[in-house]
This record gives sequence, C-alpha cells and structure tokens, in this order.
Amino acid sequence: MPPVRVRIAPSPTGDPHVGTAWIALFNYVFAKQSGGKFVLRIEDTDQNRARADSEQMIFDALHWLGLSWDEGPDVGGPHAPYRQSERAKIYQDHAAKLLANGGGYRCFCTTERLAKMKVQQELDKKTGYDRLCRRIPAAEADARAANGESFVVRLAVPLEGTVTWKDELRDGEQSRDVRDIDDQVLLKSDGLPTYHLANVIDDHLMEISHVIRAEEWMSSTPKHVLTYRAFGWTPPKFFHMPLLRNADKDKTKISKRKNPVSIFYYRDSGYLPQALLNFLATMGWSFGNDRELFSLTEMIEVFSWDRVSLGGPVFDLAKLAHFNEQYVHKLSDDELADELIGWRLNRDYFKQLVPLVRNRMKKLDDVIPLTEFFFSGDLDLTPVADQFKVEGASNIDLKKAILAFVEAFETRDGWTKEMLEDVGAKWLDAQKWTLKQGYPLLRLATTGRKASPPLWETMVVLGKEITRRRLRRAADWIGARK
RNA sequence: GGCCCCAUAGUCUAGCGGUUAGGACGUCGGCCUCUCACGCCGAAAACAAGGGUUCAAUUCCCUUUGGGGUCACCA
Repeated sequence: MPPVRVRIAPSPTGDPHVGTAWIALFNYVFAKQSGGKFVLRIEDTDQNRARADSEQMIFDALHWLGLSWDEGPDVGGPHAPYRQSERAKIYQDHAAKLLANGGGYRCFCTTERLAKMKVQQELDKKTGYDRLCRRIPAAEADARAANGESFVVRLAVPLEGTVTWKDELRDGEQSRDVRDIDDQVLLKSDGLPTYHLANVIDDHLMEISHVIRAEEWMSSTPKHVLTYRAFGWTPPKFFHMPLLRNADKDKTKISKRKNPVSIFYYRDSGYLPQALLNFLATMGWSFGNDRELFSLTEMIEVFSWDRVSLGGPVFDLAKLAHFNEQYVHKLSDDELADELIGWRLNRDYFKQLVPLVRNRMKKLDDVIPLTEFFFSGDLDLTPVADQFKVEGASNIDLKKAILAFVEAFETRDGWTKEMLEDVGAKWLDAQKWTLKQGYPLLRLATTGRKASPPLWETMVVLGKEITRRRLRRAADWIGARK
C-alpha cells in the first residue's frame, strides 16, 4: 500500500467557502488517521477569476478552523511549487507529451465557431465538441502552431469502448460509454491548463493516493481517468462526497445567494471553530452510538468511510447554532472571556468603531447603544418594520432594489468605502431614487436603525459577509410581508 | 433534454432481512424559577410509490416518481 497522501485544491476566486472547509475536514481526518500527508494546492489557473488576497484568506480560514496542511504554497514541501500558476511549464511539457503520443491533439477552432456549433447542437440535441480539428494531420497542426496560430490542446477520447473506474463510496463499478465523453480542452490558448489537466498532472506528480472531493466532480471523473491513461499513469482512488445544499424548497448546491457560505461569516458572527467543524462532520458522516458531539481528535480516532451517507445534506443554521451553544457552555468563564476578546471585544475592533461614533458620544457608556449592531449577527427588523418604505415602491420593488445593491457589490473587488460609495451612487441612479429615498433602506437593513454612523464606513467595519447576509435577509423579509 | 448520483420525520442522521424504526435540531406542552435563558420531563412528526425475491422487507433487485449534479479555453 502506497502512503496516504490527500489534498484539497481550492481556487482563490473569492471568500473561502464552507464547502471547501467541509471537504478539507474529511481529507484532513483521513490523512491524520492513516498517518498520511495532507496537501494544500492552490488552483489558480484561471487568470480572469483569480484574486490576489484570496489565497491568504484561504490560509486564514483553514488556520482558524485548525486544519493544518503538511505541504502547501506557504510551507513548501517535496513537490513544490504548490501554486498551479507557477507550474505552467510542467503542464505545457506534459501537454506536449500527449501531442506526441496521440493522447491529445491541437484544436484551432475559434470561440466563434464553437459558439455557432453549440447553437446548431441545441437544435440537433447533441453536445460536445464535433472533433473537427481531430482530423487535421499532425504535421499540418505542428506547422500551423509553429506559424503562430492560436490553439488549444484537447483530449483525444477513444472513439469507442467503455471507461470504468471505482468510486470508493459507491457500490459496484462506475462505467461510461466513451461516446458520452467530450474531447475536453486540456491546455487553454493562453498556455495555461484547465482544471482537468492540471489536476491530473498534479495529483500524479504529488503522489496523491486518494482524491476526496465533492460530487460535482463525479461527472468529469471519466475524463480524468482517460487522461491518466493517456499518460500511462494509474489513477488514484476516488471518493465523491455528496454536495452541501441550501435549505427550504430550493435544495440546490449551497450558494451565497441562499446561504452564508463564507467561512468568515461564521467566524465573524460568533461561531467557534470547533463547533463549526463538529457540525460539518455530522453532515454526511456519523460518529456512531447516537453521538454527535465530538472533537476533531475523537473523529480521527473513529473515522471510517462506511459511515458516510450519500444524500446531500441541507446546511441547517439552526442546528449549527445548537452545536455552538453546546461549545460555548462547555468553556470556563476564563476561556469564554478570552474567546469574546479574540472575537470582537478587542482593541483592534474598537479602534475601527471609535472614529465612527466618537462625535455621537457624550459619555463613555454611550458606546454600547451606539455600536450594538456591530456586535450582533442577524438583526430583528420588526421594530423598524414600518420604516422600510419608499414612495411608489411595493414590497417586491424594495426587495429587488436591495438585492440589486448586493449583486452590484458582488461583482466588485475589495471592500472599501470608495467601492461602496460608487456602487451606491450607481444603484440610486438605476433605482431612480433620491439619496434620501434609497439610503435609509440600506441603513435599516444593515443596522436595524434609522440613524447610524455613515453607511459605507459601517458596512466596511461590519465586513462583506455580515453585510451581505443582513441585506439579503432584509430583502427576503420585506418581500415576504403583506 | 442527454449522461450520472441520491432517496428514513421540516432538517441532520442510526438502521446493514425479523426493531414498539433509535438519537439530535427545530416545533409544541410541562417541571424548575423573582424574569429570561440553561437544565429536566413529555408530545406530535419518517421508511416516496408500485412490482418482484424471500417464511419475512425500511433493509436485496427492477420500474416509476422526486431531488441533485454535470454537459465552458470556470474550478
């Protein structure tokens, strides 16, 4: 048996996701239990979506949870670099091998042609690349590439036969008719690999023994298996965990439109990392003996794959709150005091608040009522219910307007006063509202009050996650009222 | 829509042929109590449907239904 080596491979495209934490937990636990290694690899091959501060946020979030990695971009390791953007040469060399052995081929199709093809396929009810470039003789393709023509490298999927593999969490063998598999793009025209190529190469080179990932990857597994074969490699073992899902009627995979998904939301609204981890562990896995409160260490002791259940668990905030309550109560007074200080009752946080409220204070004790909403999570909006109104706008209009503001800042980088100010101004224009009509709505939703420190500064201090959550919650609440 | 995965209360789950179908969250009652919370006690609440297999199916098989994923030069 080769040593156990597992990994998580998040892409730095935004706030660290609870789904990442959840998958990380199972990888971590399995690695620790088997005396293996847990690797963190950053999948940043999408230049359009990668965000600079995002990688550090992943580190911070995982550290906060106490899930540490043995190898990674920050700690190094025998298979460095662990950042895919720094491994471009490796992928290109490997793509060249595929070109040489017929496992892959160059495709010169333009995005326009591909788009046209897709439109036609809609009518014909077909999918996948039509393999036009697969018929180009290798010598001609080489010449065109040498000539500077832009191309991608595609996987040459066998024309007939069946691919089979084992999913360790499911009975029997998985198999797929190759005719249902697309000639996946492996190397993009910018010379960087797609997920599929980078993933296979890295997992192989980094000697990953068990790929533990979410079910959304299950349908691309045959492509991966084929890619391993094209290189002449043996695929690792695959474990596809179910997907975390939204609550209510909408049981789609968990998303920020429906649920707070940033790990930082949970940290900032006062959840303890051990409680979050414990809660996450009970999603799709059970400890046994009707026990559901346990530590990471205890989980590592008893963990086994046969206690994984495959139904997609709904992420239930009420139950998370219960777990957290249990953990809070377990702390001694000293420990709880320290937790509170570490959370927001500390100098750093107060230093952000003081400039916002100092002119509104007469005595020191005014600080508490003035800043209360900086310390609370979800707000009770009923006391200000009748304040949520704009002349001529229905409840649905108000809901849409608030959501429009959220969508607008969602597309922007950073979280600064300037950005919010800009988004706000454009939003007012779009709503055709005056300042006095529009902004009170946002203020009410984010602070639960008619009066507060300046809106943008308040949002900045509150943080993006809590702001988003409050706005969305307010929008839903308004939209649902009579 | 094609392909694939999944299916025990509203939610998370136990169960791996014979159980009064267990636990937890939430909900509702009650006790405790100066209030509230905690805590304690109790209640309502589930095997999606139809066929098989079997002496016996929640459990095994098939079909249907339902839910989900995926069909990008995003991961």
